[in-house]
Amino acid sequence: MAQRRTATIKDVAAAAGVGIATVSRVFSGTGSVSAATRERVLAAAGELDYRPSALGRGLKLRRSGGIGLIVPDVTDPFHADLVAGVLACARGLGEHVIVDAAYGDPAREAEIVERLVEQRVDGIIAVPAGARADWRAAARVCSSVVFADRMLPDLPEIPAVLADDAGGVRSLTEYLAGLGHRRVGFLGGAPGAPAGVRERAFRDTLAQLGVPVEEDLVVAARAARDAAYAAAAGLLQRRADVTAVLAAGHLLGEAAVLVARELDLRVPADVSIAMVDDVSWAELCDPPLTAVARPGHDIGYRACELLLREPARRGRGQPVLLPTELVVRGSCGPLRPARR
Amino acid sequence: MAQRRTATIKDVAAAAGVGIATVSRVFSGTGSVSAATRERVLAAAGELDYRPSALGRGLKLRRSGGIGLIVPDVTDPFHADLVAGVLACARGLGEHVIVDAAYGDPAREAEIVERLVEQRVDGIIAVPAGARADWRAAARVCSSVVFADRMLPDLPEIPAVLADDAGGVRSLTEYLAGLGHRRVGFLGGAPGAPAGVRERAFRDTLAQLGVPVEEDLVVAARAARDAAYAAAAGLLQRRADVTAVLAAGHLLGEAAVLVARELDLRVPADVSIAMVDDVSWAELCDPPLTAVARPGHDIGYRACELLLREPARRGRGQPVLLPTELVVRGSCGPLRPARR
DNA sequence: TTGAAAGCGCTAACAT
DNA sequence: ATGTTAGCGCTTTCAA
Repeated sequence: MAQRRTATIKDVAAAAGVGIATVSRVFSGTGSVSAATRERVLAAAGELDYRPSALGRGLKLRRSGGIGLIVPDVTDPFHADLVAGVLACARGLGEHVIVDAAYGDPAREAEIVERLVEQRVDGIIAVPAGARADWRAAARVCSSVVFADRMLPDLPEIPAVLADDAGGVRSLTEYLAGLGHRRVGFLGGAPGAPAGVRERAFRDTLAQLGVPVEEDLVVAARAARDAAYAAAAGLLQRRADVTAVLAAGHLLGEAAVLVARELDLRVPADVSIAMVDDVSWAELCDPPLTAVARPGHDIGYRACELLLREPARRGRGQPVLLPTELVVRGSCGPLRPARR
Repeated sequence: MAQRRTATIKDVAAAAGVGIATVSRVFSGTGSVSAATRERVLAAAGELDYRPSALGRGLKLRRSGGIGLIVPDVTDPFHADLVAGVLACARGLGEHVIVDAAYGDPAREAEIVERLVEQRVDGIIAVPAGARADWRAAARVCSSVVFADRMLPDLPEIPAVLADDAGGVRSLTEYLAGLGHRRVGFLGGAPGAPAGVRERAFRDTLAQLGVPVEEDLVVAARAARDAAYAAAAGLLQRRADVTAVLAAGHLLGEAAVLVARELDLRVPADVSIAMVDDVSWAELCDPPLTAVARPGHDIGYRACELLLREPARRGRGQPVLLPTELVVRGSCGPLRPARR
């Protein structure tokens, strides 16, 4: 069978002996068609392998029926969860999802947004890298934008769905302090990064608990394996007296575990380790790592809902905050005499 | 400033005092325009925040400038790598990527394909769940399809980019046998699943080495955590005399590690464990896990290249096979007296 | 170099 | 209930 040009609505109409509007009605579910004609149309369509063109429909309707999703890295387990959540919600609403990764590069992010706008997506969900100027422009040009996991403080008008990071870090800090730890190291995000909430929560909680925070114990690292490792190594070597470390992300937690092992520190006998992000390896570690689970899937799902179903609720009000959960495993123990 | 309707090519033409064809030429890079006119057009466009509509262009050109990507699960680290590879290649070629997850469900997969065809994607890359009938139909209706990571034996006409799984399992098996192991358990994929190559490679290699394979030692599990765990537990409990287990995937490896720990088996003193897929936690394990790395990113990249750049090379010939790499860590040791 | 005009496949009035 | 028609925003001959 020769590979004919793909059939159009016109072909189907001709084959079924009806007008193109009727075919349109059948496929878009709009208007009314008699059962008999519907049958004829469907038959003709089946015969011709007809698939309505989203391009034609989109042009007419001025929307593509798809949304854009920008994450820093699809390879990161947390963001992968988030993507899955968006896909789940979008599928339910009949929208497709154009995914791209910006790797924390604002320029790249801006470029992606540009492309999405050209595609006339119905909206954009983004874990923003953080160039407020670009996003301000994007928000003006694009139908709608929802931030997920992070928000830009300069852009409070853009709705956001976040994990309750402050709460998560607080519970982690309280847990560690409750175990008796006083010198706990904090491995945090790059200085000035939006992850600043985590560090602030750490400091605040400690202060509330009457534990003085030593500047020397809170260190920041770029969101990359090597940087995380360097930060952890720096902290643990510089301050052999820390009895616990709180890693504000799974990359940092990974680094802490690796460094502790390298330094022959027993966990939790010598150092307790806890982290934000309950990724799958936390349970495989030996000992399994205590962590705060952030609902990546839900964040994605909610963000998509907010974008597509509740345009009303968007805009005004505070960001949506989703709860985290402390998962206690074996990596933290009660305070013991300082090592060394 | 009132939120005006988004500007069209006509608006720009009017504002710049030229015909729409000229604006089109400027933005599509086709034809020739004098520098002066180009400037005027660009200025007008900038003024109006004009973004050419991919919908309009797509309709005219009969292609959307995007490709579809179907994976079983974006949350799986290997598939996430694959997605990243596709994104990297697609970005370079100026195409966007519509991603969706089928979760191993052929019906869902078929539905996704349907949607992608309606979107008039320029091609589809899929890690097929495996309903040959659907894919046969899809291949007829869609411009082009490339399989990644897996292929359907019944559809040799669809080009595929795969990891050299047989080679990977062979090197793993040889490594284990070289350590002296004779009773090595094999944790494999569901019976009849495309992952059958792995099991076959295991059997063949053992046979070549003159090691008899005991049917009792090769077990299969669905690709899910619970199934994997059950399979691993079954194997290790039933045959306390196995001295090594080869897990044919990271989910199975995870299960093996967990079960071994549960059973108080020391690794590698009591059992050696090795697996296919060098996911990030392999290094975090204690001891770190020996694994075969499969090039997920490259597979995605190559698949995309094949789809978009080399339509000529498609179709004829064998699937593209990408090499794997054995990463030896500490989870495998020489044979010791049987436990128990 | 530039403009006019004819669609690309579809939906939505508007007729009938 | 069904057909006719006018675009949606763009590219591309074809003339000028």
